[in-house]
Amino acid sequence: MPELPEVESVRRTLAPRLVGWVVSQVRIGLAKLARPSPQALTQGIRGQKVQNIGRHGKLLILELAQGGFWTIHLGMTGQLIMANERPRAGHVHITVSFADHGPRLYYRDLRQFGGMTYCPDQEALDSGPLANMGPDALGLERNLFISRLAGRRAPLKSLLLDQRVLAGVGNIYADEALHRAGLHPTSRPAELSAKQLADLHRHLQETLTEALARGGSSVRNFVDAEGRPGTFQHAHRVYRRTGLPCPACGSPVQRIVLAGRSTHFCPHCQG
DNA sequence: GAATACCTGAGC
DNA sequence: GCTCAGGTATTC
Repeated sequence: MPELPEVESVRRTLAPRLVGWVVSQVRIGLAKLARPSPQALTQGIRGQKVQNIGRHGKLLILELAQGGFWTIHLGMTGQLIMANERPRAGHVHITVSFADHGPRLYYRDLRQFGGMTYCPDQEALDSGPLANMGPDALGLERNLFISRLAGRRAPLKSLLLDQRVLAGVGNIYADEALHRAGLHPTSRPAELSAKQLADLHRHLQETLTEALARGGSSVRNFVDAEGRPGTFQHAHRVYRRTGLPCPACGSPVQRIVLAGRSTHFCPHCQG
């Protein structure tokens, strides 16, 4: 489900509780969600203190006191819930308990596209979960953003979705940022001006920041680690608004398929 | 690039 | 029944 603002919302609700806690038990109900293997994950994190919780793109990175890393990717439908009791809803695949603390960390994932990885050191992190990942989209410096897109001939939206170009943007925020910037999703950076790319940079930052301030978008079932949904879905201008009026000009929002993903845009504002 | 695969469900 | 769904990896 989650793109950068949603993952960051989870990180912010998780960190105040988990940092300093020591993993005491790991229960894995679905082996494929634990990498490199259920045994390696369990042995890697059990007995370890969570030193810090970071994020790169859509990836949560829990730094362990002994130098290893425990990464969590929520895929399309992953949820991390801190609670005293197992959530009633189904699809809880991993449960992590902590020494001297009642609340447990429950990993739910209906579609099973996410999962956890244990990396024993920085090298394993860089060559594993972070391999090929571009710079984090949030706060990405303008000139770096422009240089990563400038001259490219692929459709602009495809590049925004490509985590190798920049990390964290998914289908919602690609569509929303392009609308705000007045750029057509199939436009090609090679044919855009530096000013247009600079505008896109500004609008992308504003979109991500506003979404984060509202706790992310809950299109279907996103909740943070406290179980709270976000509210930014109410501020969406084009995403999943096919046929509804563009908030800027009133033209009906159009839907096409690009890079295999639903793509929503205003044919007038983004013409 | 597109197509396909991985999964389960919601909505029509 | 069918299409679609916030992600990503793999294969032409």
